[in-house]
Amino acid sequence: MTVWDRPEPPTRPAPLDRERIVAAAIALADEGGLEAVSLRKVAARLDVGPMRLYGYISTKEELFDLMVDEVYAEILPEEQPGDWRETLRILAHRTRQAALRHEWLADLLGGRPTLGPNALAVTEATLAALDGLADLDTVMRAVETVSAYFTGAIRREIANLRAERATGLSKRDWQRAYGPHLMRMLATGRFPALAKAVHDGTEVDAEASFATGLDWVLDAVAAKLARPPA
Amino acid sequence: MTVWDRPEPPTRPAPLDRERIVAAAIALADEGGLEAVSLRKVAARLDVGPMRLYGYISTKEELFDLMVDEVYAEILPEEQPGDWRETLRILAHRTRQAALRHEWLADLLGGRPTLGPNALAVTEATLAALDGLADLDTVMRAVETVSAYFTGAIRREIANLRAERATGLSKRDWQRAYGPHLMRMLATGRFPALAKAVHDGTEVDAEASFATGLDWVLDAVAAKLARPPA
DNA sequence: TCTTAGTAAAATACAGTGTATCGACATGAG
DNA sequence: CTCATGTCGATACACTGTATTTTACTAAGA
Repeated sequence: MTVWDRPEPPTRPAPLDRERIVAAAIALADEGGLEAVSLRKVAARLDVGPMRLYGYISTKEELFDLMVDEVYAEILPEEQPGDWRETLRILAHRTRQAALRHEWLADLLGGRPTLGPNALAVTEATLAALDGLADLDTVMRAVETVSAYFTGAIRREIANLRAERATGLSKRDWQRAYGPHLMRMLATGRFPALAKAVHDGTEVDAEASFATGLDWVLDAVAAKLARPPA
Repeated sequence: MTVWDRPEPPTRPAPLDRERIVAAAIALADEGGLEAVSLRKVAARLDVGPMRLYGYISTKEELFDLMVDEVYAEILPEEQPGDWRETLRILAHRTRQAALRHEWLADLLGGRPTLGPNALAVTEATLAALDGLADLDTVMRAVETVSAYFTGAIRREIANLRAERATGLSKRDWQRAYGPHLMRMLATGRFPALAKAVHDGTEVDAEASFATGLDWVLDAVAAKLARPPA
Protein backbone atom coordinates (compact mmCIF):
# COMPACT_ATOMS: atom_id res chain seq x y z
CA MET A 1 0.00 0.00 0.00
CA THR A 2 1.46 3.27 -1.13
CA VAL A 3 1.98 5.90 1.51
CA TRP A 4 1.43 9.18 -0.20
CA ASP A 5 2.77 11.35 2.55
CA ARG A 6 6.42 11.92 2.15
CA PRO A 7 8.45 10.83 5.13
CA GLU A 8 10.83 13.31 6.64
CA PRO A 9 13.98 13.43 4.54
CA PRO A 10 17.15 12.30 6.27
CA THR A 11 18.28 14.87 8.75
CA ARG A 12 21.17 16.58 7.15
CA PRO A 13 22.67 16.69 3.68
CA ALA A 14 21.25 14.30 1.10
CA PRO A 15 20.68 16.04 -2.20
CA LEU A 16 18.09 13.36 -2.74
CA ASP A 17 14.35 13.37 -2.46
CA ARG A 18 11.32 11.67 -3.84
CA GLU A 19 10.91 14.08 -6.67
CA ARG A 20 14.39 13.45 -8.01
CA ILE A 21 13.89 9.72 -7.74
CA VAL A 22 10.59 9.86 -9.54
CA ALA A 23 12.00 12.14 -12.21
CA ALA A 24 14.87 9.75 -12.83
CA ALA A 25 12.51 6.81 -13.04
CA ILE A 26 10.28 8.64 -15.50
CA ALA A 27 13.26 9.55 -17.65
CA LEU A 28 14.33 5.93 -17.72
CA ALA A 29 10.82 4.78 -18.60
CA ASP A 30 10.47 7.39 -21.33
CA GLU A 31 13.67 6.16 -22.90
CA GLY A 32 13.32 2.44 -22.58
CA GLY A 33 9.85 1.58 -21.42
CA LEU A 34 8.68 0.40 -18.06
CA GLU A 35 10.86 -2.66 -18.03
CA ALA A 36 13.90 -0.44 -18.30
CA VAL A 37 13.11 0.91 -14.86
CA SER A 38 15.05 -0.94 -12.23
CA LEU A 39 15.89 0.38 -8.81
CA ARG A 40 19.53 -0.14 -9.56
CA LYS A 41 19.39 1.93 -12.72
CA VAL A 42 17.38 4.67 -11.06
CA ALA A 43 19.90 4.78 -8.25
CA ALA A 44 22.81 4.78 -10.68
CA ARG A 45 21.32 7.74 -12.50
CA LEU A 46 21.34 9.61 -9.23
CA ASP A 47 24.87 8.49 -8.30
CA VAL A 48 23.65 6.67 -5.30
CA GLY A 49 23.59 3.15 -3.96
CA PRO A 50 20.44 1.17 -4.73
CA MET A 51 19.50 0.85 -1.10
CA ARG A 52 19.35 4.58 -0.62
CA LEU A 53 16.07 4.60 -2.48
CA TYR A 54 14.40 2.64 0.25
CA GLY A 55 14.64 5.64 2.49
CA TYR A 56 12.14 7.37 0.25
CA ILE A 57 10.22 4.55 -1.30
CA SER A 58 9.24 1.29 0.26
CA THR A 59 8.72 -0.79 -2.84
CA LYS A 60 9.01 -0.64 -6.58
CA GLU A 61 5.26 -0.68 -6.96
CA GLU A 62 5.15 2.46 -4.93
CA LEU A 63 7.61 4.07 -7.28
CA PHE A 64 5.27 3.25 -10.14
CA ASP A 65 2.40 4.84 -8.26
CA LEU A 66 4.44 7.97 -7.79
CA MET A 67 5.38 8.04 -11.46
CA VAL A 68 1.74 7.82 -12.45
CA ASP A 69 0.75 10.55 -10.09
CA GLU A 70 3.49 12.75 -11.46
CA VAL A 71 2.00 12.37 -14.92
CA TYR A 72 -1.41 13.28 -13.55
CA ALA A 73 0.12 16.65 -12.82
CA GLU A 74 0.58 17.06 -16.57
CA ILE A 75 -2.94 15.88 -17.19
CA LEU A 76 -4.67 18.26 -14.81
CA PRO A 77 -5.87 21.17 -16.96
CA GLU A 78 -4.73 24.59 -15.83
CA GLU A 79 -8.18 26.12 -16.19
CA GLN A 80 -11.52 24.65 -17.02
CA PRO A 81 -13.88 27.21 -18.38
CA GLY A 82 -16.25 25.04 -20.40
CA ASP A 83 -19.20 22.94 -19.45
CA TRP A 84 -19.08 19.39 -18.15
CA ARG A 85 -18.81 17.95 -21.60
CA GLU A 86 -15.83 20.06 -22.49
CA THR A 87 -14.23 19.18 -19.17
CA LEU A 88 -14.54 15.47 -19.82
CA ARG A 89 -13.39 15.78 -23.39
CA ILE A 90 -10.33 17.73 -22.40
CA LEU A 91 -9.52 15.28 -19.64
CA ALA A 92 -9.68 12.41 -22.11
CA HIS A 93 -7.50 14.13 -24.65
CA ARG A 94 -4.96 15.27 -22.12
CA THR A 95 -4.71 11.77 -20.76
CA ARG A 96 -4.20 10.47 -24.25
CA GLN A 97 -1.51 13.02 -24.97
CA ALA A 98 0.24 12.18 -21.74
CA ALA A 99 0.22 8.53 -22.74
CA LEU A 100 1.72 9.40 -26.11
CA ARG A 101 4.47 11.29 -24.34
CA HIS A 102 4.95 8.56 -21.75
CA GLU A 103 3.95 5.34 -23.40
CA TRP A 104 4.57 3.35 -20.26
CA LEU A 105 1.56 5.10 -18.79
CA ALA A 106 -0.59 2.82 -20.90
CA ASP A 107 0.82 -0.16 -19.02
CA LEU A 108 -0.17 1.32 -15.70
CA LEU A 109 -3.45 3.04 -16.56
CA GLY A 110 -6.29 1.45 -14.71
CA GLY A 111 -4.00 -1.09 -13.16
CA ARG A 112 -4.55 0.14 -9.64
CA PRO A 113 -6.63 2.79 -7.91
CA THR A 114 -5.11 6.22 -8.39
CA LEU A 115 -4.96 7.98 -5.06
CA GLY A 116 -2.04 10.35 -5.41
CA PRO A 117 -2.64 14.04 -4.83
CA ASN A 118 -2.54 14.93 -8.49
CA ALA A 119 -4.87 12.12 -9.45
CA LEU A 120 -7.21 13.20 -6.70
CA ALA A 121 -7.08 16.75 -7.99
CA VAL A 122 -8.07 15.51 -11.43
CA THR A 123 -10.94 13.54 -9.96
CA GLU A 124 -11.99 16.54 -7.94
CA ALA A 125 -12.03 18.81 -10.96
CA THR A 126 -14.02 16.28 -12.90
CA LEU A 127 -16.59 15.74 -10.20
CA ALA A 128 -16.90 19.46 -9.66
CA ALA A 129 -17.72 19.95 -13.31
CA LEU A 130 -20.60 17.50 -13.05
CA ASP A 131 -21.80 18.52 -9.62
CA GLY A 132 -25.47 19.20 -9.43
CA LEU A 133 -26.28 18.00 -12.93
CA ALA A 134 -27.81 14.80 -11.63
CA ASP A 135 -27.93 12.67 -8.53
CA LEU A 136 -24.60 11.50 -7.27
CA ASP A 137 -24.95 7.94 -8.52
CA THR A 138 -25.59 9.10 -12.03
CA VAL A 139 -22.67 11.49 -11.92
CA MET A 140 -20.36 8.75 -10.71
CA ARG A 141 -21.56 6.42 -13.41
CA ALA A 142 -20.96 9.11 -15.98
CA VAL A 143 -17.42 9.77 -14.87
CA GLU A 144 -16.58 6.11 -14.62
CA THR A 145 -18.06 5.26 -17.98
CA VAL A 146 -16.18 7.97 -19.78
CA SER A 147 -12.93 7.17 -18.08
CA ALA A 148 -13.37 3.47 -18.71
CA TYR A 149 -13.73 4.30 -22.36
CA PHE A 150 -10.69 6.46 -22.74
CA THR A 151 -8.58 4.24 -20.55
CA GLY A 152 -9.36 1.25 -22.72
CA ALA A 153 -9.01 3.20 -25.94
CA ILE A 154 -5.63 4.60 -24.97
CA ARG A 155 -4.32 1.21 -24.03
CA ARG A 156 -5.37 -0.26 -27.32
CA GLU A 157 -3.94 2.62 -29.27
CA ILE A 158 -0.56 2.31 -27.61
CA ALA A 159 -0.62 -1.44 -28.02
CA ASN A 160 -1.24 -1.10 -31.74
CA LEU A 161 1.36 1.60 -32.04
CA ARG A 162 3.93 -0.66 -30.51
CA ALA A 163 2.99 -3.54 -32.73
CA GLU A 164 3.29 -1.34 -35.81
CA ARG A 165 6.61 -0.08 -34.64
CA ALA A 166 7.84 -3.62 -34.10
CA THR A 167 7.20 -4.47 -37.73
CA GLY A 168 8.01 -0.98 -38.95
CA LEU A 169 4.96 -0.83 -41.12
CA SER A 170 1.84 1.22 -41.44
CA LYS A 171 -1.32 -0.31 -40.14
CA ARG A 172 -2.63 -1.19 -43.56
CA ASP A 173 0.49 -3.06 -44.56
CA TRP A 174 0.91 -4.37 -41.06
CA GLN A 175 -2.06 -6.65 -41.35
CA ARG A 176 -0.75 -7.92 -44.63
CA ALA A 177 2.70 -8.47 -43.22
CA TYR A 178 1.87 -9.81 -39.83
CA GLY A 179 3.64 -13.03 -40.49
CA PRO A 180 2.15 -15.63 -42.73
CA HIS A 181 -0.04 -16.59 -39.84
CA LEU A 182 -2.79 -14.01 -40.02
CA MET A 183 -3.09 -14.27 -43.77
CA ARG A 184 -3.35 -18.00 -43.58
CA MET A 185 -5.98 -17.67 -40.92
CA LEU A 186 -7.98 -15.34 -43.12
CA ALA A 187 -7.44 -17.56 -46.12
CA THR A 188 -9.08 -20.44 -44.33
CA GLY A 189 -12.40 -18.77 -44.86
CA ARG A 190 -13.29 -19.20 -41.23
CA PHE A 191 -13.32 -15.44 -40.71
CA PRO A 192 -15.21 -13.88 -43.59
CA ALA A 193 -16.34 -10.73 -41.80
CA LEU A 194 -12.86 -10.14 -40.46
CA ALA A 195 -11.35 -10.77 -43.85
CA LYS A 196 -13.65 -8.23 -45.40
CA ALA A 197 -12.80 -5.72 -42.70
CA VAL A 198 -9.10 -6.21 -43.26
CA HIS A 199 -9.50 -6.01 -47.00
CA ASP A 200 -11.83 -3.04 -47.21
CA GLY A 201 -10.70 -1.20 -44.13
CA THR A 202 -9.40 2.28 -44.71
CA GLU A 203 -6.49 3.62 -42.75
CA VAL A 204 -8.05 5.57 -39.91
CA ASP A 205 -6.40 8.33 -37.97
CA ALA A 206 -5.95 7.19 -34.39
CA GLU A 207 -6.78 10.56 -32.89
CA ALA A 208 -9.90 10.94 -35.01
CA SER A 209 -11.23 7.56 -34.04
CA PHE A 210 -10.45 8.21 -30.39
CA ALA A 211 -12.35 11.49 -30.60
CA THR A 212 -15.28 9.96 -32.41
CA GLY A 213 -15.73 7.17 -29.91
CA LEU A 214 -15.40 9.70 -27.14
CA ASP A 215 -18.12 11.84 -28.64
CA TRP A 216 -20.42 8.86 -28.84
CA VAL A 217 -19.89 8.10 -25.20
CA LEU A 218 -20.36 11.74 -24.27
CA ASP A 219 -23.61 11.77 -26.24
CA ALA A 220 -24.81 8.83 -24.21
CA VAL A 221 -23.83 10.53 -20.96
CA ALA A 222 -25.58 13.72 -22.03
CA ALA A 223 -28.77 11.80 -22.62
CA LYS A 224 -28.67 10.29 -19.15
CA LEU A 225 -27.78 13.53 -17.42
CA ALA A 226 -30.69 15.27 -19.08
CA ARG A 227 -33.23 12.81 -17.72
CA PRO A 228 -31.87 12.34 -14.17
CA PRO A 229 -32.73 9.13 -12.34
CA ALA A 230 -34.64 6.31 -13.98
CA MET B 1 6.32 -11.49 -32.24
CA THR B 2 4.20 -14.46 -31.33
CA VAL B 3 4.07 -17.30 -33.79
CA TRP B 4 0.63 -18.75 -33.49
CA ASP B 5 1.25 -21.86 -35.50
CA ARG B 6 2.43 -24.67 -33.34
CA PRO B 7 5.74 -26.13 -34.39
CA GLU B 8 5.98 -29.86 -34.88
CA PRO B 9 6.28 -31.56 -31.51
CA PRO B 10 9.49 -33.51 -30.89
CA THR B 11 9.43 -36.73 -32.80
CA ARG B 12 8.92 -39.43 -30.28
CA PRO B 13 7.80 -39.56 -26.68
CA ALA B 14 7.37 -36.22 -24.92
CA PRO B 15 4.08 -36.08 -23.07
CA LEU B 16 4.46 -32.34 -23.41
CA ASP B 17 2.80 -29.85 -25.68
CA ARG B 18 1.76 -26.25 -25.81
CA GLU B 19 -1.61 -26.92 -24.33
CA ARG B 20 -0.22 -28.54 -21.23
CA ILE B 21 2.24 -25.71 -20.80
CA VAL B 22 -0.44 -23.09 -21.17
CA ALA B 23 -2.75 -24.96 -18.81
CA ALA B 24 -0.04 -25.13 -16.18
CA ALA B 25 0.72 -21.44 -16.56
CA ILE B 26 -2.95 -20.55 -16.24
CA ALA B 27 -3.28 -22.67 -13.12
CA LEU B 28 -0.32 -20.91 -11.60
CA ALA B 29 -1.70 -17.51 -12.50
CA ASP B 30 -5.14 -18.35 -11.15
CA GLU B 31 -3.58 -19.32 -7.85
CA GLY B 32 -1.02 -16.63 -7.36
CA GLY B 33 -1.50 -13.94 -9.97
CA LEU B 34 0.56 -13.18 -13.01
CA GLU B 35 3.73 -12.59 -11.07
CA ALA B 36 3.53 -16.14 -9.76
CA VAL B 37 4.08 -17.37 -13.29
CA SER B 38 7.72 -18.09 -13.90
CA LEU B 39 9.06 -20.42 -16.53
CA ARG B 40 10.78 -22.38 -13.82
CA LYS B 41 7.58 -22.91 -11.88
CA VAL B 42 5.62 -23.81 -14.97
CA ALA B 43 8.28 -26.34 -15.90
CA ALA B 44 8.40 -27.72 -12.38
CA ARG B 45 4.66 -28.26 -12.43
CA LEU B 46 5.14 -30.39 -15.52
CA ASP B 47 8.12 -32.27 -14.07
CA VAL B 48 10.40 -30.94 -16.71
CA GLY B 49 13.50 -28.82 -16.93
CA PRO B 50 12.92 -25.12 -17.53
CA MET B 51 14.64 -25.16 -20.88
CA ARG B 52 12.28 -27.74 -22.28
CA LEU B 53 9.65 -25.05 -22.56
CA TYR B 54 11.66 -23.24 -25.18
CA GLY B 55 10.91 -26.01 -27.59
CA TYR B 56 7.29 -24.94 -27.56
CA ILE B 57 7.36 -21.24 -26.81
CA SER B 58 10.05 -18.79 -27.65
CA THR B 59 9.59 -16.25 -24.91
CA LYS B 60 7.61 -15.59 -21.79
CA GLU B 61 5.61 -12.89 -23.51
CA GLU B 62 4.50 -15.48 -26.00
CA LEU B 63 3.32 -17.67 -23.17
CA PHE B 64 1.20 -14.78 -21.92
CA ASP B 65 -0.28 -14.37 -25.39
CA LEU B 66 -1.19 -18.03 -25.44
CA MET B 67 -2.76 -17.80 -22.01
CA VAL B 68 -4.90 -14.90 -23.10
CA ASP B 69 -6.00 -16.67 -26.24
CA GLU B 70 -6.91 -19.70 -24.20
CA VAL B 71 -9.24 -17.56 -22.12
CA TYR B 72 -10.80 -16.18 -25.29
CA ALA B 73 -11.98 -19.71 -25.88
CA GLU B 74 -14.05 -19.36 -22.72
CA ILE B 75 -15.28 -15.99 -23.82
CA LEU B 76 -16.51 -17.02 -27.26
CA PRO B 77 -20.25 -17.62 -26.88
CA GLU B 78 -21.46 -21.02 -28.02
CA GLU B 79 -24.38 -19.61 -29.97
CA GLN B 80 -25.45 -16.13 -30.74
CA PRO B 81 -29.08 -15.90 -31.58
CA GLY B 82 -29.82 -12.29 -30.66
CA ASP B 83 -29.32 -9.05 -32.48
CA TRP B 84 -26.10 -7.04 -32.59
CA ARG B 85 -26.83 -5.37 -29.29
CA GLU B 86 -27.31 -8.64 -27.50
CA THR B 87 -24.14 -9.97 -29.11
CA LEU B 88 -22.09 -7.07 -27.84
CA ARG B 89 -23.65 -7.18 -24.42
CA ILE B 90 -22.96 -10.86 -24.06
CA LEU B 91 -19.40 -10.43 -25.23
CA ALA B 92 -18.82 -7.74 -22.62
CA HIS B 93 -20.31 -9.79 -19.82
CA ARG B 94 -18.50 -12.94 -20.78
CA THR B 95 -15.24 -11.07 -20.88
CA ARG B 96 -15.95 -9.66 -17.46
CA GLN B 97 -16.79 -13.07 -16.07
CA ALA B 98 -13.63 -14.51 -17.51
CA ALA B 99 -11.66 -11.76 -15.82
CA LEU B 100 -13.34 -12.54 -12.52
CA ARG B 101 -12.34 -16.18 -12.93
CA HIS B 102 -8.85 -15.28 -14.08
CA GLU B 103 -8.00 -11.99 -12.48
CA TRP B 104 -4.65 -11.84 -14.18
CA LEU B 105 -6.52 -11.33 -17.43
CA ALA B 106 -7.14 -7.76 -16.32
CA ASP B 107 -3.40 -7.16 -16.34
CA LEU B 108 -3.11 -8.33 -19.91
CA LEU B 109 -6.36 -7.03 -21.41
CA GLY B 110 -5.65 -4.45 -24.03
CA GLY B 111 -1.95 -4.68 -23.42
CA ARG B 112 -1.17 -6.04 -26.84
CA PRO B 113 -3.09 -6.83 -30.03
CA THR B 114 -4.96 -10.10 -29.68
CA LEU B 115 -4.32 -12.25 -32.72
CA GLY B 116 -4.70 -15.79 -31.47
CA PRO B 117 -7.22 -18.06 -33.15
CA ASN B 118 -9.76 -17.80 -30.38
CA ALA B 119 -9.48 -14.04 -30.16
CA LEU B 120 -9.90 -13.85 -33.92
CA ALA B 121 -12.97 -16.04 -33.66
CA VAL B 122 -14.43 -13.65 -31.13
CA THR B 123 -13.70 -10.70 -33.37
CA GLU B 124 -15.20 -12.54 -36.31
CA ALA B 125 -18.40 -13.29 -34.45
CA THR B 126 -18.66 -9.69 -33.33
CA LEU B 127 -18.11 -8.24 -36.77
CA ALA B 128 -20.53 -10.71 -38.28
CA ALA B 129 -23.22 -9.56 -35.90
CA LEU B 130 -22.80 -5.98 -37.04
CA ASP B 131 -22.25 -6.71 -40.71
CA GLY B 132 -24.40 -4.68 -42.99
CA LEU B 133 -25.85 -2.43 -40.31
CA ALA B 134 -23.70 0.47 -41.39
CA ASP B 135 -20.64 1.25 -43.44
CA LEU B 136 -17.52 -0.57 -42.37
CA ASP B 137 -15.91 2.42 -40.68
CA THR B 138 -18.91 2.94 -38.47
CA VAL B 139 -19.07 -0.72 -37.60
CA MET B 140 -15.41 -0.74 -36.65
CA ARG B 141 -15.85 2.35 -34.55
CA ALA B 142 -18.77 0.73 -32.80
CA VAL B 143 -16.91 -2.43 -31.95
CA GLU B 144 -13.84 -0.57 -30.80
CA THR B 145 -15.78 1.87 -28.69
CA VAL B 146 -17.69 -0.83 -26.89
CA SER B 147 -14.63 -2.94 -26.31
CA ALA B 148 -12.64 0.04 -25.13
CA TYR B 149 -15.35 0.64 -22.58
CA PHE B 150 -15.55 -2.83 -21.18
CA THR B 151 -11.82 -3.33 -21.26
CA GLY B 152 -11.32 -0.21 -19.17
CA ALA B 153 -14.22 -0.98 -16.88
CA ILE B 154 -13.01 -4.50 -16.20
CA ARG B 155 -9.54 -3.32 -15.40
CA ARG B 156 -10.81 -0.78 -12.95
CA GLU B 157 -13.15 -3.25 -11.32
CA ILE B 158 -10.38 -5.78 -10.78
CA ALA B 159 -8.05 -3.08 -9.54
CA ASN B 160 -10.60 -1.96 -6.96
CA LEU B 161 -11.34 -5.51 -6.00
CA ARG B 162 -7.70 -6.14 -5.27
CA ALA B 163 -7.39 -2.96 -3.28
CA GLU B 164 -10.39 -3.90 -1.19
CA ARG B 165 -9.02 -7.36 -0.65
CA ALA B 166 -5.70 -5.91 0.44
CA THR B 167 -7.38 -4.02 3.24
CA GLY B 168 -10.02 -6.67 3.78
CA LEU B 169 -12.78 -4.15 3.84
CA SER B 170 -15.88 -3.30 1.90
CA LYS B 171 -15.65 -0.41 -0.45
CA ARG B 172 -17.53 1.92 1.82
CA ASP B 173 -15.24 1.31 4.76
CA TRP B 174 -12.28 1.05 2.49
CA GLN B 175 -12.33 4.71 1.68
CA ARG B 176 -12.55 5.46 5.34
CA ALA B 177 -9.72 3.12 6.21
CA TYR B 178 -7.41 3.75 3.33
CA GLY B 179 -4.69 4.90 5.60
CA PRO B 180 -4.87 8.21 7.32
CA HIS B 181 -3.72 9.67 4.07
CA LEU B 182 -6.93 9.87 2.09
CA MET B 183 -8.93 11.17 5.01
CA ARG B 184 -6.39 13.84 5.67
CA MET B 185 -6.46 14.78 2.03
CA LEU B 186 -10.20 15.12 2.13
CA ALA B 187 -10.05 16.99 5.40
CA THR B 188 -7.89 19.64 3.81
CA GLY B 189 -10.95 20.94 2.04
CA ARG B 190 -9.13 20.97 -1.26
CA PHE B 191 -11.43 18.30 -2.66
CA PRO B 192 -14.98 19.25 -1.71
CA ALA B 193 -16.72 17.45 -4.56
CA LEU B 194 -14.73 14.32 -3.94
CA ALA B 195 -15.38 14.53 -0.23
CA LYS B 196 -19.08 14.79 -0.86
CA ALA B 197 -18.93 11.83 -3.20
CA VAL B 198 -17.11 9.73 -0.63
CA HIS B 199 -19.45 10.82 2.12
CA ASP B 200 -22.74 10.46 0.30
CA GLY B 201 -21.81 7.67 -2.03
CA THR B 202 -23.86 4.53 -1.73
CA GLU B 203 -22.29 1.14 -2.09
CA VAL B 204 -22.89 0.19 -5.68
CA ASP B 205 -22.92 -3.30 -7.06
CA ALA B 206 -20.01 -3.71 -9.42
CA GLU B 207 -21.91 -5.81 -11.91
CA ALA B 208 -24.82 -3.40 -11.98
CA SER B 209 -22.64 -0.43 -12.63
CA PHE B 210 -20.76 -2.30 -15.31
CA ALA B 211 -24.04 -3.18 -16.97
CA THR B 212 -25.38 0.35 -16.71
CA GLY B 213 -22.34 1.93 -18.28
CA LEU B 214 -22.44 -0.72 -20.97
CA ASP B 215 -26.06 0.08 -21.74
CA TRP B 216 -25.22 3.74 -22.07
CA VAL B 217 -22.49 2.98 -24.54
CA LEU B 218 -24.73 0.60 -26.44
CA ASP B 219 -27.38 3.30 -26.59
CA ALA B 220 -24.84 5.62 -28.16
CA VAL B 221 -23.82 2.99 -30.68
CA ALA B 222 -27.44 2.29 -31.53
CA ALA B 223 -27.98 5.93 -32.28
CA LYS B 224 -25.04 6.03 -34.66
CA LEU B 225 -25.92 2.79 -36.38
CA ALA B 226 -29.43 4.00 -37.03
CA ARG B 227 -28.25 7.09 -38.88
CA PRO B 228 -25.36 5.58 -40.88
CA PRO B 229 -22.57 7.91 -42.01
CA ALA B 230 -22.51 11.56 -41.04
C1' DT C 1 27.91 -55.63 -33.80
C1' DC C 2 30.54 -51.59 -33.37
C1' DT C 3 31.00 -47.00 -34.54
C1' DT C 4 29.46 -42.69 -35.61
C1' DA C 5 26.29 -38.88 -36.38
C1' DG C 6 22.72 -36.32 -34.99
C1' DT C 7 19.41 -34.77 -31.90
C1' DA C 8 16.69 -34.15 -27.63
C1' DA C 9 17.25 -33.22 -22.82
C1' DA C 10 19.49 -31.74 -18.87
C1' DA C 11 22.81 -29.14 -16.43
C1' DT C 12 25.24 -25.30 -15.97
C1' DA C 13 26.05 -20.47 -16.59
C1' DC C 14 25.22 -15.51 -16.91
C1' DA C 15 23.54 -11.17 -16.19
C1' DG C 16 20.22 -9.13 -14.06
C1' DT C 17 16.23 -8.30 -10.53
C1' DG C 18 13.93 -6.66 -5.79
C1' DT C 19 14.97 -6.40 -1.29
C1' DA C 20 17.07 -7.92 3.71
C1' DT C 21 20.79 -7.64 6.48
C1' DC C 22 25.02 -6.29 8.41
C1' DG C 23 29.08 -3.46 9.30
C1' DA C 24 31.37 0.93 9.15
C1' DC C 25 31.29 5.62 9.89
C1' DA C 26 29.95 10.03 11.08
C1' DT C 27 27.61 12.95 14.05
C1' DG C 28 25.44 14.43 18.21
C1' DA C 29 24.90 13.92 23.51
C1' DG C 30 26.77 13.38 27.96
C1' DC D 1 36.74 11.72 25.12
C1' DT D 2 33.30 8.25 25.09
C1' DC D 3 29.33 6.38 23.73
C1' DA D 4 24.98 5.90 21.37
C1' DT D 5 22.13 6.68 17.13
C1' DG D 6 21.12 6.36 13.06
C1' DT D 7 22.40 6.86 7.92
C1' DC D 8 24.95 4.82 4.15
C1' DG D 9 27.33 1.50 1.48
C1' DA D 10 28.49 -3.11 0.64
C1' DT D 11 27.32 -7.56 0.72
C1' DA D 12 24.09 -11.28 0.37
C1' DC D 13 20.03 -14.06 -0.99
C1' DA D 14 16.70 -15.97 -3.62
C1' DC D 15 14.95 -15.61 -7.88
C1' DT D 16 14.23 -14.27 -12.75
C1' DG D 17 14.55 -15.11 -18.26
C1' DT D 18 17.36 -17.11 -21.33
C1' DA D 19 22.13 -18.76 -23.77
C1' DT D 20 25.33 -22.15 -23.93
C1' DT D 21 27.47 -26.25 -22.99
C1' DT D 22 27.38 -31.15 -21.64
C1' DT D 23 25.35 -35.38 -21.51
C1' DA D 24 22.38 -39.25 -23.09
C1' DC D 25 20.24 -41.65 -26.31
C1' DT D 26 18.62 -43.08 -30.75
C1' DA D 27 19.16 -44.30 -35.45
C1' DA D 28 22.09 -45.15 -39.47
C1' DG D 29 26.28 -46.89 -41.76
C1' DA D 30 30.05 -50.16 -42.08
